[in-house]
Amino acid sequence: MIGTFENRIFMPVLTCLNMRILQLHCDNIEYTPTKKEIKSAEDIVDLQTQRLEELVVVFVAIENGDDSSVAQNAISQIKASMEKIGCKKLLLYPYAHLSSNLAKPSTAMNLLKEMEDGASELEVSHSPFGWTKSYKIQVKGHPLAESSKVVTKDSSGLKDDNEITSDALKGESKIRSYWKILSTDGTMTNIGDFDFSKHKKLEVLAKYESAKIRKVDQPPPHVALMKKMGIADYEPASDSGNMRFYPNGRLIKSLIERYVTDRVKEYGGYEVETPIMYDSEHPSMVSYFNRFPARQYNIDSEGKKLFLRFAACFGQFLMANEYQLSYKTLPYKLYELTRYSFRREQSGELVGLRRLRAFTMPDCHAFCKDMPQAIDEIKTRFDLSQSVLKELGIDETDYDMAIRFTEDFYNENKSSIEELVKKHGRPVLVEMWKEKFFYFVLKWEFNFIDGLGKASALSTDQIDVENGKRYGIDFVDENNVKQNPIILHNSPSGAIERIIYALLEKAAKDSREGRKPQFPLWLSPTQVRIIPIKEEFDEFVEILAERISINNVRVDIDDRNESIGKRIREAEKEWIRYILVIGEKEANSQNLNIRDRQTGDVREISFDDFITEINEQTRGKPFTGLNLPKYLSKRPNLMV
RNA sequence: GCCAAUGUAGCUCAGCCUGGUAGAGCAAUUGAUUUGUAAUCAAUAGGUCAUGGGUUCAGAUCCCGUCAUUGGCUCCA
Repeated sequence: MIGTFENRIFMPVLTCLNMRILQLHCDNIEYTPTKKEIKSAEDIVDLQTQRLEELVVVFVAIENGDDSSVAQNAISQIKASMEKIGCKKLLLYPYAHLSSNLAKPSTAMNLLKEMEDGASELEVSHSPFGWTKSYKIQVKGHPLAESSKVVTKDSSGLKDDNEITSDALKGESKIRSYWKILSTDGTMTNIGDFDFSKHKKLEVLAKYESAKIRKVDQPPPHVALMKKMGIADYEPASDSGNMRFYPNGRLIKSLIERYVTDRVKEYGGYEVETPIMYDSEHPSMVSYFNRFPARQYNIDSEGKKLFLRFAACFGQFLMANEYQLSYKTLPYKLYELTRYSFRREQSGELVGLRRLRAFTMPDCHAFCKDMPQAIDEIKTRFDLSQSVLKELGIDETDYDMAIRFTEDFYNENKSSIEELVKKHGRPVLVEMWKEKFFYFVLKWEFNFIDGLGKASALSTDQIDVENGKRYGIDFVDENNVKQNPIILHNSPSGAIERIIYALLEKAAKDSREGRKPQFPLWLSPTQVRIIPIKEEFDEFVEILAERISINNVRVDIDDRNESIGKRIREAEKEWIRYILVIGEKEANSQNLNIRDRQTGDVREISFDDFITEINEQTRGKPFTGLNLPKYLSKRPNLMV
């Protein structure tokens, strides 16, 4: 799986055997018992409406398995938080709907009584047990007014629901890692001793990762650009972090997707497609969750608790399970471009295209027979990733490399690790773990550093030594013995949205530094814009556009009734590389006068030379036609 | 998720402090103009001032809640 530093455990709500409480600090509450819900309901005399003011209301669901210690635990935690908010009146409100695994009514009533007794120093009461009640409640507005909790037998007891973490994760903060810089000659230097003067971006990355130093006070420029260029935007009717892509954005994204997929297939990955949702209670998922947490979207459907995938791993592992693998067929590589993978990232983390809740991720797993084969393979994939980024328009100076491994793995594979660093050609940031904590023994990634000093990972690969076994994937080795493969998890480009983010941030930087921002030509929504000077050239222009477009070039025509100056200005604002102004002179000539945005000059060139010049720049890249009307007069403006 | 800032026409923003007729530029529409390499001219239309409450004779403006975006924290592909 890619992205192991997601630190939230999945905790199926229905399987918790703990008291669940919802605590509200209220101005007032009014409730009226209406009718008995169960036979064993509490006997009460007073059926009048009760009204209480300035109090804490605690809705309680007592679950199967709760006992006296849980009740004591709960009440002492409630008392502690009431002291914090300075409130002395408490109403315990039995509320079965917080749980679907309720305790027997008799047990519940006893525990409720026990809680009430445990708070005798407060003004405490409870609403009748087992009755249907109507109620009206006014909750206060301060931040501590509302909290929901799960109380366990454990003495540490009470935690906010979303703070529950697995043992594995609790341990994560105790991981001992050493941050170093590994140079191309194999020397390891402490970060404090390293001379960063020639490696500014690496310094940013090192500080970002190890010391958490960041300084930014403005929105990332790509957010305005993605709207202005008609690429992508927020979709208010969806959840945060789920973007809409306009025609220009879809065209760019689709071309990048196709390019990455082509490259992975060329490398030997076989493209598959797997479901986007899985049953969290399916046996193959249960143990996985306890080890590989990510916050995810959950869906309840016909009694199943489904979740949206946060990576392509499960699908490919389950599929690999169906193969009869032999050492002779390894390494075997499965690949999927997930549209989408979902991670319910914390809302405060989401910015433009940099970090999303729904994203498109190329994910290629290689199943290898042993460590030497895995190491061999990871080198090939390293080259692939470097080359893919370069061809996408992100060159080596735009990113820096981080590599993480266990101390044991380093000692046994020093030369291979150094070889990766040499391929990168510059010093890299190292995180070395004293012991294996995650499912992998090595992970490297390329981090794009944007103009504001923000680092985000693009390409990555990992050597996974656990999931083969966990998923029961096996192959037969040379000695006819079943073994579990070592699995590599590679994304050669990282998330596609993040590539677009990187390209836009690069463009913004160019613009800031006085250069003209530009997409790589093969990704430009319009590659050539034709501007006829007068209507009388319309027919000539139509034919010219056709001649250009059959050579796999995206060409459009600005036939609007606007001045030449204005139309050129707008083409420039769309970052269109080539502009052809067509008038008398051109209509009577074999040559074209092209305005080249890269130089800003107008030059005369023959038709064939022009096509050749374009095709040379787009060679080896996928092509698709215009994704907007050919005539600008037919094109509504997108004002975002 | 926590802390903070922001939310006014399709877009960018002014007005808010000090409550009393909703404002500009760009875009759109219509008309004129037929243009030679980064903005032709004129007219018209366009707004429950994010949203829900509160205070007030009166709320875009003051107060509170909610939602969204952005920054920081935490986190990371």
